[in-house]
Amino acid sequence: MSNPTPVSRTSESISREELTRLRMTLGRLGRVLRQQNDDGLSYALISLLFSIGRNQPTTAGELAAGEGVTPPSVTRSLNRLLELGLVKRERDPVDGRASRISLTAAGVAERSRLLRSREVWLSEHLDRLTREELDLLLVALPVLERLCDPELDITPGD
Amino acid sequence: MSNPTPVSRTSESISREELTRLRMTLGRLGRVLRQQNDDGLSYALISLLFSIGRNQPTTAGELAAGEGVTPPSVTRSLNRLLELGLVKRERDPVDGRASRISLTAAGVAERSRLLRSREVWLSEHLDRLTREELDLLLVALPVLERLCDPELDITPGD
DNA sequence: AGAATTATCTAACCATGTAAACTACCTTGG
DNA sequence: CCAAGGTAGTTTACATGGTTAGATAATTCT
Repeated sequence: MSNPTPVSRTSESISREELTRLRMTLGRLGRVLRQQNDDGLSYALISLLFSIGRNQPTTAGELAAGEGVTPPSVTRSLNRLLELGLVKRERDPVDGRASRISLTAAGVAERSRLLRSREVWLSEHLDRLTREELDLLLVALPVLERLCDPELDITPGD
Repeated sequence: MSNPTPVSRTSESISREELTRLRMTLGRLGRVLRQQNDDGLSYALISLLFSIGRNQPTTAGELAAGEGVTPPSVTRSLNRLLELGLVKRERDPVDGRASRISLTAAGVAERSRLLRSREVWLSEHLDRLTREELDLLLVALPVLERLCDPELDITPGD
């Protein structure tokens, strides 16, 4: 190796300082996003609701894998959504252990309502960026997605 | 098409779907980063340790503002770092209410150790990206930083 | 049938955010 | 100069949402 502070293979193009900034920024941004609370539902619940909406009917296990968390975590959140009448859980007719989870009508309504209000929040902050900055974000989006793709061995969850 | 689903001012260039993906991705990436635990210290403690290192000597209030959390949260984390002998707290000679917080020698050592090990973790995952993807990330980094800059009114913390 | 596996839930724990109330100190106006 | 009010920080009590370990029930395998 010929570089002054090589951190690893591809890191010829990324400095130690940039690495640190990346960590800190992504960590903090995540916290800000998870904590800003448009409405009644917390981030975890909203994320789960959307996940169900995208994959319904689905199972607790699939949701856990999709969210990148452990099943007990999903179970609890699911119970909350159940109590709120936003989702329904039915026994799988084929496999008696599993359950089929899907949105209720109220859940569908809540989903679109949230979609709108969440967008409002994010949009407001994206509004502070210039058009160029926004484009940079969009281009980087797939990379960010890849970075946190559970299929890429990142999560110890599975 | 010009813009089928405009969400707000600058959003001519960002679709509703991209907005959602951005939210979800940043939220999840944040969680992954905050939970991966190279070592003994949690994300919050590491972040605080670095913050102190950057600004020392500093005060609890400044740290809270900097971290974008409330003072009680800082107090507790600070106590942990105190117990671990990584930081020290001295009464401010001028203002008896405030305290001056700074790293101990052990704190400084821990800081550089962490810097290295954290980098290793992130680097490993960045290694899965191509050189081009990495460059996209780097270019987008300042934008992400701006997005979560507390000076930009995002945090309700102040 | 009996054993192993699988899907899920329960229970207990931990970390870390919050708001509200309290303490101690500083500052200032009568 | 001292009482009133503001400010820094802590304590307390609570909520959320992650974890692991262990229980339960249904399925699958031999």
